[in-house]
Amino acid sequence: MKRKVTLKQIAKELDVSISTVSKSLRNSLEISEDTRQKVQAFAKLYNYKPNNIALSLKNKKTKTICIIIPEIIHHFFATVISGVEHVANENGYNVLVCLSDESFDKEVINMEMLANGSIDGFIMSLSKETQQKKDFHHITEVINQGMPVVMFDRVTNEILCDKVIIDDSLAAFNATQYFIDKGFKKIALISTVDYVSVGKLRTEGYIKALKNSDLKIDEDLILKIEDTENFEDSIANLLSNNEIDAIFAVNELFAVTAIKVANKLGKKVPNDISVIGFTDGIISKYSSPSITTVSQNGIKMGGKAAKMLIERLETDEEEEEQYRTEVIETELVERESTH
Amino acid sequence: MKRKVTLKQIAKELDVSISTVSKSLRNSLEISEDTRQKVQAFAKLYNYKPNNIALSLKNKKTKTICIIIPEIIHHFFATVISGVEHVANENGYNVLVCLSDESFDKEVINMEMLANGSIDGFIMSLSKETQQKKDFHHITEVINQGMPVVMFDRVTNEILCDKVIIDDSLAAFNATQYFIDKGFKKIALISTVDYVSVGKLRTEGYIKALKNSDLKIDEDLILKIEDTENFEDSIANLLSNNEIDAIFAVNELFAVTAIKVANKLGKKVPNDISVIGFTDGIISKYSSPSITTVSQNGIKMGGKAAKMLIERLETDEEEEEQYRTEVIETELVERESTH
DNA sequence: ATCCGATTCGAAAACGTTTTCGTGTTGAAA
DNA sequence: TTTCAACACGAAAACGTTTTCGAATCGGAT
Repeated sequence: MKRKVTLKQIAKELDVSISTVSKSLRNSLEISEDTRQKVQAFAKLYNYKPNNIALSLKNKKTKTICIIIPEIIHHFFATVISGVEHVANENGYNVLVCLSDESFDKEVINMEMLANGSIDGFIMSLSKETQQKKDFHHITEVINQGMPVVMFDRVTNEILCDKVIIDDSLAAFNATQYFIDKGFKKIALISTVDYVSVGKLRTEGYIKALKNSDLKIDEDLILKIEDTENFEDSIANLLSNNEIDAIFAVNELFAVTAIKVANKLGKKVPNDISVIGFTDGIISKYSSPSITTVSQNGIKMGGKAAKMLIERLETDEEEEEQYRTEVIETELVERESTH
Repeated sequence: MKRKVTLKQIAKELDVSISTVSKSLRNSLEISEDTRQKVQAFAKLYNYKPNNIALSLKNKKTKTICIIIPEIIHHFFATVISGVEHVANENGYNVLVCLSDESFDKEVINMEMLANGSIDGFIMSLSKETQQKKDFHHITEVINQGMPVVMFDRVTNEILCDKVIIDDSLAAFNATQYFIDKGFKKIALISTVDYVSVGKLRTEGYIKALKNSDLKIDEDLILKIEDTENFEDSIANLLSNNEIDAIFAVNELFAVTAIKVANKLGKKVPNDISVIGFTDGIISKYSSPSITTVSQNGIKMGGKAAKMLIERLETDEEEEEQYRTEVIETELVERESTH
C-alpha cells in the first residue's frame, strides 16, 4: 500500500526545494528545462496528484456545491439532482447531496454544518416543515456570510436570492383549462395543504381557470391532503360523493391513486373520468393507463440552478447583479388518462 | 455581509494568542476560567465555527464519503443513496454523489479526481461499460492507496473489498420456482445481456430453477435485451411467438413494459399471463395491475454499505480484518400481476 | 578585473486548525 | 531567601499547496 506522494516527498527525493517542484509541475519558466523534466518524470512515476483539501484551504474555494432536498426517493428531485450533477461536472464542481427529510431541524443542521468552508454554495428546495414554520433564518445567515444560495421549486418570497421555478399557477391553470375546453363540468382538484407553496399555487391556478370560465368553485370538489393522512380513503370519499368527470391532481401519487380508487369504484379512466397529474415522472409514464401530466422538467431545472449558482460563484463578487428568478416552462403531456 | 471569523481574528481582538483561543474553545484546563469565558463569549457573539477544510487538512479526514452510481434517475439507486445518507449522517459524515452515466471514463475520472484527499472512502456500483470492459484498475489503484471501497449490487470478483449484494441467483430461482409451484409451464425470462452482472446472475437462477424441476430450457422463451435496444418491439416479438403463461423480468421496466405489450396483444395480466418483476420500486407499486416483484431493499443495502465503509474508516487500519460480503435478503412481494 | 542582466532556485508566508513543548509568573514550602 | 510545583499562556510545527521575493550563480560586456 503506497500512500499518496506529496510535494515535500518529491522535493526530498530529488534534493530540490518544494517551490521548485511546485513550479516545475506547473511548467513555470523560472525553472530550467532540465529540472522541470526530471521533476515531471518523477511525479508521473509516483502518480502525483495535488491534494485537493490543501488547495481548497489555500484558494478558499472547494469546487463543491451542496444540494439540499426534502427527499431523494422522489423522482422529481432525483431528476433535479441529475441536472445539477451534469452541469456541475462540466464546470469542474462536485455535488454534495443532503436530505432534509422534510424536517426543519435537519435543514438547519445541514446548512450550518457546511457553511464553514466545506462548500462554495447551496442549491435547495425547502422542506415542508420549514415552509410551515416560515423560519428562514438559517438561509439568511448563510447568504449574509457571502455564500450564494439558489432555491428551486419550493421557494419563498421572504428570501432574496436566485431562484428557479415553474409557473405552478399557470401550469395548473392550463391543465384545468384543458378540461374546460373539453367540456368537463365537474372538475375535481386533489391538492396538498396550503403551506406547501407549490400546492397552494397550483390550487390558485385551478381556481383562476374555473373563475375565468365563469364556473362555480365547488368546495366539495376540492380535496387538500395533509401529509400524514391516508389519502386513499380521502380520495375514495371525494370520488364517491360526486359526479366528477375530471380530476386534476397536483402530483403523480395523487393522480395514480385517484385512478386506482376510481377503478375500485367501478369508474373507468379515461372513459368515465379523465385525470391529469403533475410532474412527469415514472409513474405517469408507466402506469396503465399512462397519465396525462404537466411535465416539470427536473433536469432542466437542476441544470439551470447549477448554472446560476456557478455563475455567481465565478463572477467578481462585487458585480452583484440583481437576483434573478428563472421560470422553466411546463408542458402538458397527453397520455391515456384523458381523451 | 460579515465574513466568517477565524481563530486568528478572535485572538487579535482579545489580545491573546491563537493557541489560547483554540484551547479555550475546546475547554482545555490549561486556560484560566476567566479567559476561557471571555473567549467563548466572544466566539459565540461572532458565531465562530471552525473551518472544516482546515480541520480536514490537519486530521487527514474529511468526514465525507462518495457514492458513485450509474444513474440517479432510477428508483433503486435513489433508495440506496437514501440509505447511505442516513447512516452517514448519523455518524457525522457527508455524502458526495457522483454519476458515472454508465460510462467507464466518467467512473475513472470521478475516482481519480476524488482520491486525492477530498473524501475518505467510496461506495460504488459498477457502470455497465466498466463491467463490459472488465477494467478495474482505477478501483485497484484507489484501494492500494489505502482508501477503502465498498461495492454494492453491481460488483465484481476481480476486486477484493467489502461488498453488499443480494443473492440475485437465489432470488431469481425463488421467483421462477414460484411460477413452477403454481403450475406454469411456459415461463419466459426477460433479462439483460450477460455482461451486466446482476442480469447474468438472475438468468442463472431462472435456469437453475427450471432444471431443478426438470423443465426444459427453451431459448425462445429467453429474451436478453441490449441497452440501446427499443425493447418494446423485442418483447412484443417474444410474446407473440409463444404460448407464454408467465414472465419473469429482471427489472421493473421490463416487467411493466411486458404487461403493456401483453395488453396490446389482447392478453390480460394476470388472467392470461402472470408477471414477476425485480426491484420493488414505484412502478411496481403504482402501476395497474400492481406488479409482484422481488423486493430489493435499497435503503437497507445503502445503509449496510455505509456502515461497512464507516467501520473500516474508524477502526485502526492495522486490524485489517478480512473483507466481508454482506447479502441482503430479498423477498417476493405478491401483488396483482400474479395469482 | 569589474559590473550587470539573465537564469535558476530556495525561503517563507499564507490558508485555519490543533497540539506539543516551552516559558514566565505566582505562591508556598524549606 | 531559595526552590519547586502549579498555573496560565505563547511559539511553533504540522497538514499540502501556491506564490512572492530575495539570492546565488554564471556568462558576457566593459
